Amino acid sequence: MSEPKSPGEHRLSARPELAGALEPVFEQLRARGGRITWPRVAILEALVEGPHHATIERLEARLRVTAPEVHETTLYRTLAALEELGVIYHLHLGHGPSVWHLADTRHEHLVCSSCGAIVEVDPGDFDGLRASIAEQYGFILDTHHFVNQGLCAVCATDQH
Amino acid sequence: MSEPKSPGEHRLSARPELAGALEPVFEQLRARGGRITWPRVAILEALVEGPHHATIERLEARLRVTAPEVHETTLYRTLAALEELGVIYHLHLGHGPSVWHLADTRHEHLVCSSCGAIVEVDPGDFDGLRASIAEQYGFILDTHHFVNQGLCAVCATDQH
DNA sequence: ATCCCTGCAAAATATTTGCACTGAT
DNA sequence: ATCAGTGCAAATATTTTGCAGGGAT
Repeated sequence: MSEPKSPGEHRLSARPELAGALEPVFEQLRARGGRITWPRVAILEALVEGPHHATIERLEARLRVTAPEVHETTLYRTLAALEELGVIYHLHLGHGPSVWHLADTRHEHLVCSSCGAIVEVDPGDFDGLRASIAEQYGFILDTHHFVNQGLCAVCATDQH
Repeated sequence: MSEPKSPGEHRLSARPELAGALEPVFEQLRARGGRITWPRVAILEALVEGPHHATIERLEARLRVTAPEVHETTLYRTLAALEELGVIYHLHLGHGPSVWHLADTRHEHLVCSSCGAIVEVDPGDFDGLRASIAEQYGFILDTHHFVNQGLCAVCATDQH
């Protein structure tokens, strides 16, 4: 092995432009006693590039290209560890597999049950509902984990 | 076998008081060309007795008692077939396994992410949100499939 | 009599765990 | 030097599928 692969040196070499987006994550990770390893860098890269809402499957496919040496098990364990640390989170878009996000890009989701389209909406839209539910039931909605299914504008029009 | 087990004769023998709730389902099933079999009767019985929101696991446990001869495979296939026919439906309460309902008992759900409590709420509470989302995004929310996570009144108080 | 539904076995998927080694700090 | 993180193998859990027989209509 002529090439040392210390993350400290090679970090983000595949996508230097992502360094900006990930640096805060690394800092937070380090601050909490986490270690910056090559697999973690590769996984976080896979998470921030391309469309977010990355499924495990999508991340695996991406890693097969960018870092085939990263084992599937590591992906599961790393996602769980990073979520535990609060730097990423996952949610379920109704049925189907869960999707993963960087924790700094939370938003509300609408999922089209017909075509699968994901519409991101203004969190403020939910304020009224949140207040009403809190008042009537004492239930504090966590709208970040909301998954709202229905028909997107296109599919609604097609079916009317 | 001295005991014939034709569903037509022995239907609901275990829980005759459930006949009323299930008769419309059987009619609908028959009307669509479906057949009333003993496993289906047992599965529907398991579905309507006890708390609804039945998970596959719960149904299996119940069937192990009431109809141990019903194979797990049959449970999956039957649930899928009955959903196809529109007499039952399932939804996902956030993470965890999906739950199954009779189609005639739809309601909105709030799921406590801390203790797992399920709060059923007035569908009218969502009217404002539904209108707002439709207006702004052209997205038709299907509030039956809504899964709303958060903290129930008890857990919210404990954590405050 | 037809063919939908079922049981059984086996396969396919998805996720988790034990263990010893490696490498980030 | 420590111990968190990893690879690998195997175990678990969950759901699906092929096929032949049985029963509801």
